[in-house]
Amino acid sequence: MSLREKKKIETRNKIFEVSGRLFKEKGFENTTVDEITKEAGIGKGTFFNYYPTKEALLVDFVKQKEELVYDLVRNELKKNIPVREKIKNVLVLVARSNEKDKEMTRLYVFEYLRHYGYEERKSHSLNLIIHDLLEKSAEKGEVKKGIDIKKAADILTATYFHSLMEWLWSNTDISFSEDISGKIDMIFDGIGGSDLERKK
Amino acid sequence: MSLREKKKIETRNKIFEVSGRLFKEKGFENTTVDEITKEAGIGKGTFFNYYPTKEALLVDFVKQKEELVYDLVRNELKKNIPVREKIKNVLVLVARSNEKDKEMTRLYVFEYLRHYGYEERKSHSLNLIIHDLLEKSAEKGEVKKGIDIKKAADILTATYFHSLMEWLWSNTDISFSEDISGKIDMIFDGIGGSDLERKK
DNA sequence: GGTCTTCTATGACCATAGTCTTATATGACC
DNA sequence: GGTCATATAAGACTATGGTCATAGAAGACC
Repeated sequence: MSLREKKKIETRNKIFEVSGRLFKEKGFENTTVDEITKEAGIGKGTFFNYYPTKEALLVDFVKQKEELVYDLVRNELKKNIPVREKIKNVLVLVARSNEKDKEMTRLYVFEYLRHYGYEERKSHSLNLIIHDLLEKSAEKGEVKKGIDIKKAADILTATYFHSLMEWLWSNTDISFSEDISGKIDMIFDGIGGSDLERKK
Repeated sequence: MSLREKKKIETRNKIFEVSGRLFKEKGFENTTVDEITKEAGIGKGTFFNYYPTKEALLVDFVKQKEELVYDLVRNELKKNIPVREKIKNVLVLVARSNEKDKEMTRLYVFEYLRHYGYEERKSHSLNLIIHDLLEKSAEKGEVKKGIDIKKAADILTATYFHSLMEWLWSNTDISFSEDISGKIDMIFDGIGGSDLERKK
């Protein structure tokens, strides 16, 4: 590795480390780019050579966090259990990981939404995972025949995010992971009454 | 009405009118508060006497739009048809209204999320409407007995918003109102296979 | 080890949202 | 209709994210 490359990595790490500390200490909004660069011992312009905006830092923080969770998720995916349970477990895992750092999650969800779609509209990775699980289990009859898998995956993903947001902005300490679990069951079983009930 | 009150209303209207025109002409981001105040013939400070932030303007625009839709919605609510249809129709109505002005909807959704929960966490009015509909129809057997109505309403609302966002940030011109319609059916019927199917 | 090219760092500079102090217009009261 | 209190207007000023032209460091080539 060339000296140039080494220095680049060093600078990037320094920015990442310093800003992480400052965000924890005083929050994202209350930390200025000036402070970060002063503390990191670099010029202000240098910061923007590494991150196009202050918000772009959040993406890195989340990537770091995601790596940890996805190890657990991959592990869960290997298990031989019904899809419904598997989806539940995966979402609960991710939920738990988010529960660990409410502010960072809030910032990121927000940032994610802001840039949602400016890039090449890859779906959220959770949606992909769920889509995949549903597809594989469709053959086993765990999912209704002839159903539109994409729509089903969307409903599950939507419910996950909605619960996440409900939790993120609530002050009460309701458990996000428990909430999502119950909702998944409802989605599988349906909320409509049977014809039998309706005729009563 | 005193002269003071009259002038206040006049100023507010002027700001509203001018900014609406400028946003349409050049987009929200590309319009500065300076421009708005220059064009409206008021001082910059005055603007902030009426709206705490530039974004606060969006709330007023959406209120205006909502008033139009809610007339239609109220009308729909009176009809004597199955809940499933009613919910579908209401969501499609709101969806259609959003389809009319994609940029404004996008800006507002974003702004709504930013301040989500800073206020007194009243649920989104759509959620309330759906919750209400489900509750009333629970007795008729149109909804499964003993189901958690709040969770059910959440799933429907979540799905609505997810479809909305999917549409908002997509470039393709898929119809948002059609998409949501199909998803509502799935939520009522459930996506899980029957025990019978599973045993095959 | 000198020279030339290219990549990186730098901070003065710019744009713009939002604040704050001061001036002015309005209305209440005599 | 004069005087005082108060609501509102105003715009100079501040804070901060982001740009850009220039200087300097690293590497390539002889």
